Amino acid sequence: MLRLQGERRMDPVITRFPPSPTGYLHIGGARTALFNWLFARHNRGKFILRIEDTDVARSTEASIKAILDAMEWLGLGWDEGPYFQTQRLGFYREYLQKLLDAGKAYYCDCAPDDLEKRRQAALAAGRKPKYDGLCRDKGLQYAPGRVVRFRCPEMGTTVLNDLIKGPIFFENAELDDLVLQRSDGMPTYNFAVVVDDITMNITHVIRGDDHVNNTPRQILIYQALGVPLPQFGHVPMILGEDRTRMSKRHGATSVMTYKEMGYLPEALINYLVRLGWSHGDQEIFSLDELIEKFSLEHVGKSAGVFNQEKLLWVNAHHIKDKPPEKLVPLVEPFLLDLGFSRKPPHYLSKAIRTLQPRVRTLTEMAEAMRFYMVDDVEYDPVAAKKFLRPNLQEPFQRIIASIEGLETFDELNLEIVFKQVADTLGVKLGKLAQPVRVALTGVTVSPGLFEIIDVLGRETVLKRLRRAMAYMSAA
RNA sequence: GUCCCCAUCGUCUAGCCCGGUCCAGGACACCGGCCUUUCACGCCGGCAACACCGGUUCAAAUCCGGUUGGGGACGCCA
Repeated sequence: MLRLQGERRMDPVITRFPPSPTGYLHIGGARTALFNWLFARHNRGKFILRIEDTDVARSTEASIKAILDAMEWLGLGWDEGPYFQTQRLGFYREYLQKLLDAGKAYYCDCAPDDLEKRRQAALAAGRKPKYDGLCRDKGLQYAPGRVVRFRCPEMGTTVLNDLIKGPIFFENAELDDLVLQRSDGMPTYNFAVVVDDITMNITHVIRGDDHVNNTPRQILIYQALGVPLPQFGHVPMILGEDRTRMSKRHGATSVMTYKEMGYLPEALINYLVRLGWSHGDQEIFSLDELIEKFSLEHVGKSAGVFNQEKLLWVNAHHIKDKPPEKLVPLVEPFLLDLGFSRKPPHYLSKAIRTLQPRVRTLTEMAEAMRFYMVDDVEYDPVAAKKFLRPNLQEPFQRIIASIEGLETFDELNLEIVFKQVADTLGVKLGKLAQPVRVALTGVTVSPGLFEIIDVLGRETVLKRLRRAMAYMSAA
């Protein structure tokens, strides 16, 4: 066995991500997928996508699509698949027969509610609620409605040499005769995973911590089948603020919700990978860097709390890093959502550049772009009252005249013009800047004045300044 | 109840395997300051942790044992 494991290590790495299509792709699943993907990419191996749809009642087409969409958005491409377990029933039947023939599995006709009663009774008596082995030696043959159970060794110890957690020991006596095939002929999770991982030549099973207790059962099945084990690595779970398993009550858990909230996939990935994995003190990683640096050795053992604030910071960072022209198609949908009409990409790109250091999400970006998008800005009442005062008509007139006469309309010359006007008037630039800002944006907070003017263009700027003057005289 | 896992600032973490260089480093958040036409960004500074008890050792965040706390699993779900 040791020798076989040694040989296996030399094989090309093959990992897989096996979601069950019973809902959207959530944050925890995404991180598991990411770790598997990174591990495969880092080792120049293969990453397989497998849909575990043996729970026919709960699996849906919509979920499959939602999961695939999310994987695609994250950029986690797969090399094989998606495979569907419901299309691989032949494999499970074949392996099940091997177990049956070897006497390592048996038919059982215990009724579900009967089983439940016995479980409750065991629990009440302070015992472990495991299958009591009633049908174990009945020698039952196939009959419709009967399940097949695994004959679990009653003695001995099973060792899981976890890549992340180290060796973990389980007493076989703690385990029970789990169901391998349901009464409807479908394989159960624990059996299907093993058969799939064997037949797909999976070398590394990287999955959530919550599967640790399933692993000894699976190892026992591998052993009963006489095949070598893959390597197992159990990554710690992601917890909510209250340190319990993350769920909807902790806020958004669906990957696609983060897309809708204006997060960049590279930011979500960056955040998720750092939640449980580290590379010294580094916080920001590009995808290529992650592929190069990722390793299971630096995955921590303890569960981590999902922190929105930090995600926001990581997202802000990636927004700043991205070339504005690449951001254009990404913010456009958000702009449209707000009801703004389309603008040329070149214009959008310049506008975006001024806001990159000031926003944390694409949603914030779109909202902050309002004054770049509308024809006439709406004045914030408080801002207008404070800054658009009648005594500013004269300065505004001067600014308008200077801008009209400007030969080269750019940031540098604009700054010179404003400083000149301020000097002549004997006031500080700030005295002029805020009113102009309100005139141009309607609010008191915005990117630098000269960048705004540069983006907006002479026509629009003059129009807005004149409109502000009209407002002042009316006040 | 039983089994399994985990335990460094509020949060994510470095350090732990190979004890001394750690009166514990980085990041988020928070609080000051600088920069400045506003707001951000950026920069500088501050607050803040080795869960507890015992053992081993000249020396323990690091090794060992226990306690406590937290999480997970006990399905004809995955």
